[in-house]
Amino acid sequence: MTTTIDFLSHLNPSQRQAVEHYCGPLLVVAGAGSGKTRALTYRIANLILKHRVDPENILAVTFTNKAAREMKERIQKLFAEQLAMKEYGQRLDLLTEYQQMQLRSQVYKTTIKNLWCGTFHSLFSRILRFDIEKYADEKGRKWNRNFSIFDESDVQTVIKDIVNKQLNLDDKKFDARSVRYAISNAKNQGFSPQDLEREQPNYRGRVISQVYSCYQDRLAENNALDFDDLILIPTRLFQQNEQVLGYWHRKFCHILVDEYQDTNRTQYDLIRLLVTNGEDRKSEWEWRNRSVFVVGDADQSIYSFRMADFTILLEFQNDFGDGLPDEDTRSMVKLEENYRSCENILQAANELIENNTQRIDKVLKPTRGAGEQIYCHKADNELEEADFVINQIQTLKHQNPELDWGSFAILYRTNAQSRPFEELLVRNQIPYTVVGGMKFYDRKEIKDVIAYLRAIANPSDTVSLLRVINTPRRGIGRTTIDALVNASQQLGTTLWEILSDETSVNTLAGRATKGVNNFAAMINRWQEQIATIPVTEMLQGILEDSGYVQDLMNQGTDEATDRVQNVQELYNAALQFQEENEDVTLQAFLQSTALSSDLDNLKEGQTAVSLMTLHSSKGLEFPVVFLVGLEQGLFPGYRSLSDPASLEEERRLCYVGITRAQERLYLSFARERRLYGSREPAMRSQFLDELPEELLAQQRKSYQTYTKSASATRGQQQTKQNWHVGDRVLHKTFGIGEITHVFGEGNKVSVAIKFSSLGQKIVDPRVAQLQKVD
DNA sequence: TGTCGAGTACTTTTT
DNA sequence: GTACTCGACA
Repeated sequence: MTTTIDFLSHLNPSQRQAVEHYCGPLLVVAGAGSGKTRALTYRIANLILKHRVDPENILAVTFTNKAAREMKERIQKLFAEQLAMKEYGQRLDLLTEYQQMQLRSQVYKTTIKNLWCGTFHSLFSRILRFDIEKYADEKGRKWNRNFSIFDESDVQTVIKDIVNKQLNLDDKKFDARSVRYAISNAKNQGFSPQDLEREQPNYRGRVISQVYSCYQDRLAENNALDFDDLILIPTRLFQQNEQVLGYWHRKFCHILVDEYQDTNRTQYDLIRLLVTNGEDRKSEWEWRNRSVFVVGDADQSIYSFRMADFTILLEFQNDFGDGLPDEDTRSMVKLEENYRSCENILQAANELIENNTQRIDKVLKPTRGAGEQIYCHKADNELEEADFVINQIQTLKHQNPELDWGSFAILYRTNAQSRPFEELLVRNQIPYTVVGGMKFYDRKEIKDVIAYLRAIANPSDTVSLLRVINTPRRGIGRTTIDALVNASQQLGTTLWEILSDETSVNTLAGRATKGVNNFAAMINRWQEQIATIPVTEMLQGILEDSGYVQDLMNQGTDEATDRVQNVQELYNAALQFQEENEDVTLQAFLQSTALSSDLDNLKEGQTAVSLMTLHSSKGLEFPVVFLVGLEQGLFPGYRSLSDPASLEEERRLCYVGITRAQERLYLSFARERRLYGSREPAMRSQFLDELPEELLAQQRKSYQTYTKSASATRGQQQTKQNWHVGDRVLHKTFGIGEITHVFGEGNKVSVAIKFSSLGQKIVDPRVAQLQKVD
């Protein structure tokens, strides 16, 4: 047996310390591009190879499925390489394709398959499928292992219904969005409805707590959980049941958490429970054969809107570590050497983030050359901005044959910004992919088909049943549905219990009786086969049986054809799922669809320009990055301008964007942008001014001067500042506007300014403290 | 029961 | 400017 673990030799001392860490706590502060994923994967490999840790005893938590998949792939490759040396005395890539495949599949079976590596949501949803039946909440609500996972739109539907119909609240004051947000926040802090009421005893707090409680009732009735429950319920279960906690605590000896700065309170509680077995006294913790290893970078914390709390990372040293100062500590290591970006880019990133107050001091140290200057482009409007970017891409690609389309990324603050870029990419026939926006699983037809499967897997899932009971049309209308739902509510049973009882249907359904009974019989037929036939077969069967695809084909429109193709795509996804997974039950498939995101489809080495939000770009890297829309109010966003904490988060977001670039970085902003159909003037982002000037190659472009109206020409005067029609000015209280008229002259001058939101106002420039802006 | 039109809200970011 | 929702009408 080869015991030389040669893969350790490529590491720098800090990386090596991280990778060789065996037991006890360790915080790895990993700057962007410092080999974080490498540290994680190598450490796992080292645990297994050198310390003989059973993969089953390792829990590795990531924030995206993509990160999890990548990690598993890299570990698999490492092991295959080891095995190649051992069995053939040769490098893996020198073996035949068949031998390589053999080794990989062997590694998969013995190691990768047994690793618990995934997102918080997928791992704990898996744990819940073991243990949720042992849980009851404070009101005695219970769930079973076939639970559905409600997505955001399911949740919205339920909450709307509670607000409008059940509690008859004023939906202006309690709109579903903000109520949903409040409930989610509560859950992410570990609050029950009662806790929430105690925390916010005012009217609004009390009402929201009431909605929250009704919402939990609905979830329980549907045997469903939302995203937040997948974290909160395991936490509660671990708190209330020592045996359950003890089991998982003993199992997961080595816990690794990636992107630790993005954990929220509940996720932290969960990790802490598993590490400490619920024991609060630090002296009682047993580190002999266990560890907690977290990797993160407070400067890349960009999810506080989702209740992520990077102070959790800052507190790791006191929570788990030795709490010693940086020079002496054994429980923290910093990875500061950056292997990704050229020096200019790193310097820009470092200087920008220096403007933040809340952080661990850390600089990215360059290991590559200075590289190209950063280029900043000032565009007339969003169309010209797109024009510049696409032009630049074509030029660069032409001049640098080593670049392919996949080398370019266009990053923006909001999804809505993608459109002008897409239009130009299409017009120039450049291949591209947009990450985010409309997710595959959010499409109507996909949600319909998934709803069939959910109703079969979990008959209590009334939301799904109602979605498909008349899709395609079976002549089951509003009246019938209302009668059935009403009856189930009166009896305190699920809708399915009514539907599946012919006698009840016969009395309630009137003209639609036959349709309802056929529908119920069909669902029932598939339920009976749930354990015996594979997911693909069930999917195929239900698509035919329900007439769903036939209905689409009958419509014959382009849109319908598109939808049929998407349904086919879902079938392919199921097929792939079956090939790649151990657990191929319908429940497992539904879980994977509920927790998958668009980002997961972004394939490595794909030759298309990538368009995505800055949030989606975290963890990725590209030779050439365009960071667009750098305007006050857009990036940093409007809401953060008045709030220092969220302004710092925007700055971190900018930092993330900059550090995605390997060789070239382009920044751009527009002086005017179209938003909701109207043109809005814009001002360059403050972040641009925080970057070192000497690194920026700024383009100076002359713009056509506005044609001056008669009144403007007349109004030239010799005061300190001259005002012209067309000037864009910043008003202390009204913000940015454009001068439309200049009245009078000399000391009696006054100007009319058009503000985008406030309309036109006439002000005295000497009083109003106007400032010209670019 | 289904279709069509007017009216409204929307743009933060995602598992 | 668009996409979605809701109500009136056939």
